[in-house]
Amino acid sequence: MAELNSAQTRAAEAAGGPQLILAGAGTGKTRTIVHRIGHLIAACGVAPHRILAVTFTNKAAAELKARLSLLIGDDGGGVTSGTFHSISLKFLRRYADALGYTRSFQVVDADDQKALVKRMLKNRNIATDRLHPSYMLSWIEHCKHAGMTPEQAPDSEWNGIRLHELYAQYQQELSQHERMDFSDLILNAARLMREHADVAVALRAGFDHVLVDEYQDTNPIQHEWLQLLCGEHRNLTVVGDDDQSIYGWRGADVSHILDFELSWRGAGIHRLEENYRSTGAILQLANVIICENADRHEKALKATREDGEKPEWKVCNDEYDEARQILGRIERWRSRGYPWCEMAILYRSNRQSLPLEQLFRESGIPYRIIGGVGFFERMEVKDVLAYWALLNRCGDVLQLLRICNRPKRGLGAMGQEQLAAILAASGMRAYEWLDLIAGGQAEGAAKKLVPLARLLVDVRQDMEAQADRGLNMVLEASGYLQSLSAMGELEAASRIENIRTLQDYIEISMAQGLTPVEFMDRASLLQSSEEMKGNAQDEENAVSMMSLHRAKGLEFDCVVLPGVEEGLLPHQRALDEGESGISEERRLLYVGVTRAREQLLLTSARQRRFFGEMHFPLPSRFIKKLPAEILQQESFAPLTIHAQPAPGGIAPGLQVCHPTFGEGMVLGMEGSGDAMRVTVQFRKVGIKQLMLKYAALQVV
DNA sequence: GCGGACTCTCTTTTT
DNA sequence: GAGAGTCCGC
Repeated sequence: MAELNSAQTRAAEAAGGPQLILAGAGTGKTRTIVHRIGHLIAACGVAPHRILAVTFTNKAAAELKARLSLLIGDDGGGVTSGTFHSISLKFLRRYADALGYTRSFQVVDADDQKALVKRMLKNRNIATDRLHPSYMLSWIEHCKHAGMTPEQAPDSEWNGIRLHELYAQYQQELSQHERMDFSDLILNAARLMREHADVAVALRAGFDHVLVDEYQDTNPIQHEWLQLLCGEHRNLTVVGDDDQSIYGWRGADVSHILDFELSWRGAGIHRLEENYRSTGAILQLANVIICENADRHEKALKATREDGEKPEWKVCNDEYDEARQILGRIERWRSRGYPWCEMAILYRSNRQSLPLEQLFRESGIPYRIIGGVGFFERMEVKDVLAYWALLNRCGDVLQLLRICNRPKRGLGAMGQEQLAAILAASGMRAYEWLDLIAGGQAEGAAKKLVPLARLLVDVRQDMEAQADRGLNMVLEASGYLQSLSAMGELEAASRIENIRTLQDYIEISMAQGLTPVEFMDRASLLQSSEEMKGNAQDEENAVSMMSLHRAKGLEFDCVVLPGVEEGLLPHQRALDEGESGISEERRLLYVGVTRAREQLLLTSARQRRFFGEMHFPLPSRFIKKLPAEILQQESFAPLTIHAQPAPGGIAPGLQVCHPTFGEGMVLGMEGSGDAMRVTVQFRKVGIKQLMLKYAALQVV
């Protein structure tokens, strides 16, 4: 305990019962959890496997175990750790039949989920402008986050469509295919305990102590999940920071952490406020930004480090200029001795990585992008997983339908429909059905799959013990790899590389003794190839680029936050939501700022392309009014217009004259054509937004 | 059933 | 500006 300060020690050594640890950014949160677990094992004699640690990502779970092993040796590895989703899946693999599911169900990913809803709405002739699939899906998700099954969902109508009926239909379609979506995992695990007393008893008996990290991002069903699991022994420790709650859109409810004492009477409360991470100047900026939020525990992080250099804000011309400026700054940091891997660029939306990627590639600076299109969402990865699952006799109908015409086997839309009907009528599992038709008895569309079915059976016989090697034969002999090369050399090469990566991962997992079903579980819960690598210590020596959401829990010496503009941070979608949306965006910026240890650069652009259209954003409200002592602003460089100025030669930065409002300066522009709006700071009447078409502005 | 050309839509964040 | 969806001729 020598390495802990007194507040951390009190939290780590607190007795059983509910404990709330309010841990600000950089206050040694993980260290405190690790020590608390170590204390439970070493001092209180709790068996490691009777401790459950719930983390936010799989990677965090792995890291926790690694640090625990460092602290207390091999025992640390015995602690059960995982995300709400992965732990729920483990519960369901044992008891899903209590809810009417087969235990061999699979998990659908976001793409398939969306496709399912789309198909459902199309079959019912509901046009997307009457009910948008994404609205339908978010309504369903909302119900699930709130813990409501279709029967418990409110009677809701939207344009005369009964949403709760569609929810019920959606669940039925999923269970027909023996599938659950991500939210089902948690809801159904909670239902196991909610509705089945015997299962609840069995699950509760598994753990004596439960610890939850990033508690500010739990949603109501996760809250219930915890209550059901820990309600008896009440040995629940939660750690979090209300100022870092950034998953409201996923149902997270900050009130769980704000009102913890109400749900868990007699809870011990511990505050960690000494920040060991960032320089004083960076913390000052963070504190100034976050104190504007109303709905929070009043507190301020205390710096333990020297003041350091002032954070800086740089206004750029457009996203390419922004990327250039960032590149320049990063090279400067490098020349001052910071390694590439200690630098990160954290953006609001993944799309912002594009210009950065281009410039970094040209300049040869090593970089890695974390997130974006998830590894397991790539077409070729999903295809190969489907082949692999069928080869290993666990693939389902959806997976067979996925690859039935890849490569082309002459099965178009009609053929696939026929196939789906044949499969449903057979009442067999997809792989069993394939075994059956391998003998040659097949009618209609099914005939076209006989060669594939034969191939799978043959390879299985040849390869018996090493199905991971057999996969390669299947991909070769089926013509799948060949079909990829038709896509052009470059694209095929990157897809084949992804397939190799996946094959390596399959091999590793098999070597660890996982069954095919266990492997599919693992794959469906991971989303990046980053996580597949596990916690390999050799973090590549490259500049990291990722979304602000992904950056939660990480830290770097040098951080760049690009796109600090109205419409991007705060995001337009959040602006439409009003105050609560804006608070969350402010927390997002706070998370970004507090990732930095020593150097921090914020940038914004005067003009930025959004899906092919030029926009002229204003600087973010979060930093616009900050004094130079807190955020040093580089003086405005003369504006270079890369795009066509608007009709009449209007562009941001120019002096203009209006017939009634008088003289002023153009601050920003948005929209295009007749809908283009201009924001002007008038000398006498202040800021006005005008429709360019009608405003009769003249450049002075 | 397939491929090419065309149109339309959609852009937040993730387990 | 990309990706998905649609239409049409073969």
